Amino acid sequence: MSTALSASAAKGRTLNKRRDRRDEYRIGDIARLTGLSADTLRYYEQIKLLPAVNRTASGIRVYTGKDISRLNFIQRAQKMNFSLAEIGELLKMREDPRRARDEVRRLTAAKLSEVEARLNDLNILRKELRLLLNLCKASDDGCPIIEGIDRKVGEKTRQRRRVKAQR
Amino acid sequence: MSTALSASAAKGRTLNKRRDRRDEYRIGDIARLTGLSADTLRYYEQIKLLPAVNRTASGIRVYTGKDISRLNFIQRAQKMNFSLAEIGELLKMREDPRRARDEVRRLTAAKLSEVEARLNDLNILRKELRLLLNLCKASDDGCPIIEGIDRKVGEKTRQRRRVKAQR
DNA sequence: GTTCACCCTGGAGCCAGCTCCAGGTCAAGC
DNA sequence: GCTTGACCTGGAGCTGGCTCCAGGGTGAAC
Repeated sequence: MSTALSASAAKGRTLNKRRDRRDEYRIGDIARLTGLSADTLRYYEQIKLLPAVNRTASGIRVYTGKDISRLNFIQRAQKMNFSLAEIGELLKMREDPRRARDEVRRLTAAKLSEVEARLNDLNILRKELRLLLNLCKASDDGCPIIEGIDRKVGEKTRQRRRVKAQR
Repeated sequence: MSTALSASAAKGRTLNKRRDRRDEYRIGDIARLTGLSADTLRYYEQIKLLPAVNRTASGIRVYTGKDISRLNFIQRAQKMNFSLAEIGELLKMREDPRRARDEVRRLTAAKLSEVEARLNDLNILRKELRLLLNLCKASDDGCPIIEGIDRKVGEKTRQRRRVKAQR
């Protein structure tokens, strides 16, 4: 990552002028612009997440601004926990949003409930971990954390629980 | 899963009396008791998560209550987001908790911050997904969700945002 | 005409945590 | 003695999302 950055800094925008002006980029340029590796870009094409990228006569991939826009979309959707398969769906819909609204909404709503379920689990988990850590600070024999996992966090430990506000 | 349940219901506790009274179980019994598959149990042994299980003269695994206790520990720790590798560590410490307290605490604290970081991400994500869905209900052309992902949720959509309380 | 960075392909490998399979053994009941 | 079901082993396969590699082509600069 820092390698990628310093490489691009050192060699500068070798996005050569011709390609640069014509809104044409080679895979290395795109890698630098998006932070994705060239391997990943070829992989995305291979799994059809990107439509077949244009090629020069000699077979070198030539990306355009449109591809960059798709890639940015992919990266954002990925941050939103969409899988590549789901992103594929979203990209198709992106080509024709009007027709696809309900479907997009469904996907998004499903993703939202997934996220909420996960949040729920993690909140419970956090509470348990905090409890265990607090017990640990207060106890001076045995290991309340191990015991806590053994007996499912507060089954017997409960009465000693008023120990350090639980933040 | 329902198969496993109905199978155990149908054939009953064929945990035969001998083994039953002696606190000895075969792999199928343990599978029924823990909900783990026999394959998984063998796998845990193979990766040394369980110490080598006792065998009959003919090579059949014979589990004891101690193994069940370990497996319960594993399942609980797994629910607490510990990886099998981490659980391996915890199990070692469980054998000698006094000596291991600091290490256990370290592991737990690390796990807690992992969980908190993840919670943070997911909270942001939830906010964005909710915003997108609300926009979607309010708009009647285009697809605000797609556009939202395109422009990183609320970069331009912000002024139309007073749309249905955001719960 | 050689060097060099960059690009190409197909295919293997990696991570975790299983899951499945073929081919064989064991033990209890009829 | 035969059937049946549970068990054994080693090893392959799966999911998702890459990552790496060998072996070879391209094209601009010196």
